[in-house]
Amino acid sequence: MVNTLHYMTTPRRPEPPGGTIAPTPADALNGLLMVTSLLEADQRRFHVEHGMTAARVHLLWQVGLTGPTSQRTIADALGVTPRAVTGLVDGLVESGHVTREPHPVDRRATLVTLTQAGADFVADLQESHAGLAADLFGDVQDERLAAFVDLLGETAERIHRLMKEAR
Amino acid sequence: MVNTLHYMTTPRRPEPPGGTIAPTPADALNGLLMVTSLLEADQRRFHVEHGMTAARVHLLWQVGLTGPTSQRTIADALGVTPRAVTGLVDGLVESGHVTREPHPVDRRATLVTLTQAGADFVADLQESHAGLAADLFGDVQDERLAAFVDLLGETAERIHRLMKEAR
DNA sequence: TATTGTTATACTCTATAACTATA
DNA sequence: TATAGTTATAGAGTATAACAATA
Repeated sequence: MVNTLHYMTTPRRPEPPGGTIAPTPADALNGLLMVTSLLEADQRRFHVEHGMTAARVHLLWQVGLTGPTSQRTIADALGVTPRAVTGLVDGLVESGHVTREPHPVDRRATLVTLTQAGADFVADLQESHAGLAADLFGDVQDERLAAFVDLLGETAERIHRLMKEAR
Repeated sequence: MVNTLHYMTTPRRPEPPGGTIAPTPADALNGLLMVTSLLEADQRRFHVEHGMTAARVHLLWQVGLTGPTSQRTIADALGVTPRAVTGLVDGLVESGHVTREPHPVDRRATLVTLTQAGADFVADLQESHAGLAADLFGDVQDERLAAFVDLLGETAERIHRLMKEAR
């Protein structure tokens, strides 16, 4: 059975007096969870600063990727119920980040559409995402970075496989 | 300014016909976010299966680490208000995972204490955490794993520094 | 005075179920 | 019949503010 908890980070063992010790699998998972936890904390700070919530930013990001989108499609993309999308869109309409436009051919549907403010916000988001990547990994040697990305990719595949087996 | 969003994972660029291309900093951040996202999905599934919520499991994990603990201390450890802890403990008392015991010297305080069921749950948690680490990284070569852990550690330090500078 | 934990109140996100308007 | 989006209702987590008991 697969499972993890991001706060399950346990302290790194101390370095022994004479040199380093080989890291264990637990050290790797803990390192991953530690970085994750820090990224999450930073993300929360960003949301508070911008008077936003994670769910609303997620929706804006999605609509930024796909363009004007029906609420049903957004619900599927975000993995929540259509009812939840109604609430998120209500909030974002009120804050001026999106509008509800009529669907050109299906009169049941509405197309959630970014306003200029919404588009500006998404652009800021994309820019700072790129900036963070550069800050964190911009001066890491090509070979080290390649090895890192490779192992991350393998890890993602393993998690995928474990989750499939558990199902 | 630092910020990230876990769903901000963008698709990996396709491999060129003749060999591989060097990964960019964005690839590294996206890989990290992809793994994080998968770990989170797995975590949600675990919680649902066990009729638990993330916040309550976090509290149990914390009390498992520190032993019987006052709600005030738990609030600080979890980064929430004392009021929020009252609600979490209420739920965990009802589900039989913890009890509220009187503090031996401070009659204002209560000590949140694991029941046998609570202790069993935490033990399961620790076990599956170790199992996941083994599943994901158990057969990765020592040198690869060491390089991975090193870069994760450096990344954590960088995020720390960036967050400090932003404050 | 300060601290611990509570009640009171409110907001966000989420879910299920029933309903309306369309397809 | 099926689908898009809504209203109705409910539960979890979080927060601030006011309050009681205790330090």
